[in-house]
Amino acid sequence: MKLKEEVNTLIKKAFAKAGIEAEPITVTDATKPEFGDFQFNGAMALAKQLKQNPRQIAQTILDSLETGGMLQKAEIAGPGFINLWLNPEWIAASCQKAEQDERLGIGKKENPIKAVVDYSGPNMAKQMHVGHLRSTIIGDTLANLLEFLGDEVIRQNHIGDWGTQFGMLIAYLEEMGEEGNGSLKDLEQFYKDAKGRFDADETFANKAREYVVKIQSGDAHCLTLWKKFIDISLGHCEEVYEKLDVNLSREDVRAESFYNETLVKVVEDLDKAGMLKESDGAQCVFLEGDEVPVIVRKSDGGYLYATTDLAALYYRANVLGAKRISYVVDARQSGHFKQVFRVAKEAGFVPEDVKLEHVAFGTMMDKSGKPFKTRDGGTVKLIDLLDEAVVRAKAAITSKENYSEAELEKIARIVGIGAVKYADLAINRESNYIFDWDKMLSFEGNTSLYMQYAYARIQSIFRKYGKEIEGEIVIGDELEHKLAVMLLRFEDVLNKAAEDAAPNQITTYLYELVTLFMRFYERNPILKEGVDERTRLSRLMLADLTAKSIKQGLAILGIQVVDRL
RNA sequence: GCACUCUUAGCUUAGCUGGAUAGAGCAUCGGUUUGCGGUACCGAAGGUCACAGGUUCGAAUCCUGUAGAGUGUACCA
Repeated sequence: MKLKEEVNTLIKKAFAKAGIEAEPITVTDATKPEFGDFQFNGAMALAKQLKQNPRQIAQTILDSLETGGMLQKAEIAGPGFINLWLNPEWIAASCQKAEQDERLGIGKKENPIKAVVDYSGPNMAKQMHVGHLRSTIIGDTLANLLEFLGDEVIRQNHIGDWGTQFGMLIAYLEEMGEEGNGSLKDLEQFYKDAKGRFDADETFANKAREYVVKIQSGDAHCLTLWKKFIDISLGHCEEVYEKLDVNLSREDVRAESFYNETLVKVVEDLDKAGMLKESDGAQCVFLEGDEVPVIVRKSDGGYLYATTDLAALYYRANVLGAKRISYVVDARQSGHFKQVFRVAKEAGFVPEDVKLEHVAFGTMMDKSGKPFKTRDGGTVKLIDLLDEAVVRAKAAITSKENYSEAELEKIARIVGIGAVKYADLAINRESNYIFDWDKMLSFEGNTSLYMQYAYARIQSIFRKYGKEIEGEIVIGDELEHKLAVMLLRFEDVLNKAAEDAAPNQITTYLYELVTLFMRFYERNPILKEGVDERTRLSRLMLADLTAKSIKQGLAILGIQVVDRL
């Protein structure tokens, strides 16, 4: 339910009825419990415009306000705040509906759009490392979220499969023969070995250079080697995606090489648009106000990533028909994207109404605030990190339940991977992220385990109850009121999170929701003796809607839940 | 040099379409239970929202400047 919008509609109607002409000012969540559920602060802003005192304006609005069964009361406070209380019966009925609905009462967009989300983008010449983690899970969350809200999401994994290093790599692959398959398991090592050969052996180096040219000119033998290399390397990535529980498949891969043939046209079109200028032998676009140009063709005739990105933008906007194109890439590339987006718009590669956004995120740091590295200063392989998460999760869930080794492994996997994802998604993506095992595997605070624990605890109530939950929700006290309103806010939160591409808004919401539930549950017993059946069922249903909301929220974050832990 | 980003409690942070006393968690101190999963809940203490101006009835939030940190800065991606 779009709760805020519904409340807003009431205010808008009141404006119309009172004959106030002003741009709509929206209600906000009440800042304090004693101020009700929502507050409208617009009267103060209107005071100057209407040349009236704000309390009087508030009174006028109030006089015209029709509650529509939704509001219980509205009061003026302070200099002209209007505090709004939702009607408990209306809340109860709305929650009832949500509880019985598969989508928890959350609607699908009326005007869905095609949205491209570009994320993960590993380099085929290297192993996936922690640097790819944030892009992969933030991007996946955004894609899940938009999809859930009804947009047609096109996931794009823009893998790096082109460049001079591949000449060296396939030359080495060829030299290794059948053995190559095995050694490709450790790409990092493979790369090092190939580089070693390249530096030590002139003949090999020449062959490597020759192979670069041959791939580019479409030599069959070299292309076969190259394809084999990409295939194996991509397989490693898929192993990571599988472990990470991320929705990226081979169909989502649209590699750099995919745009090769269109690069010439990009440059031609820029030339036609009169945007091209030669500088030191390179073809450049000089944007007004920018010191450094966007180079689209090197002096040696080669193309750059800006060219590929322009080709990709063209493809996504015109062939795929996307109206929103989101790049989930490290914040350090913000300058690059700002330029490329500008060029694409000015050259008409992308229509004006297409939203281009760089969903930037900060660097992953270790506990001491330095960039995340292994003890000897190397990059941490993502697959190792994920395996460690599962091992650590196992140690954290010393459960009273008697699990078989297989069950424990399964739960540890969900919990461990979930913890890694949640901790990352829970902070504002633009700030640097401090990676801390102890914090992420703690049961306290805004953590994945606190959510998992709450969910499992609710499931335990249901197991104990053992019957169908069919009753009527009745709002019994202040806490139930707060919990129910929080449950109804879910759609608002998801929409805002989608608009801002901000997963942490979802985690913040879930945390508030669970905290409220815990307080509610602490004070309002469900299965204890002395609770009448009617109240019991109402509370069970609130618990059920809470659990479903947790599950749905986590699902959007790409995290599964477990019934016991 | 120039550009962009950041600076909120000891630590990690939320809040940024301007609103009423800036929210949390960790750590610290104290409390709750014959406990529906206590890996929970309640409370205390802890803040010149980097600093200085400005706009406004009202600023953590918008603007300008200063300081500190980070990042980017012509043929890598």
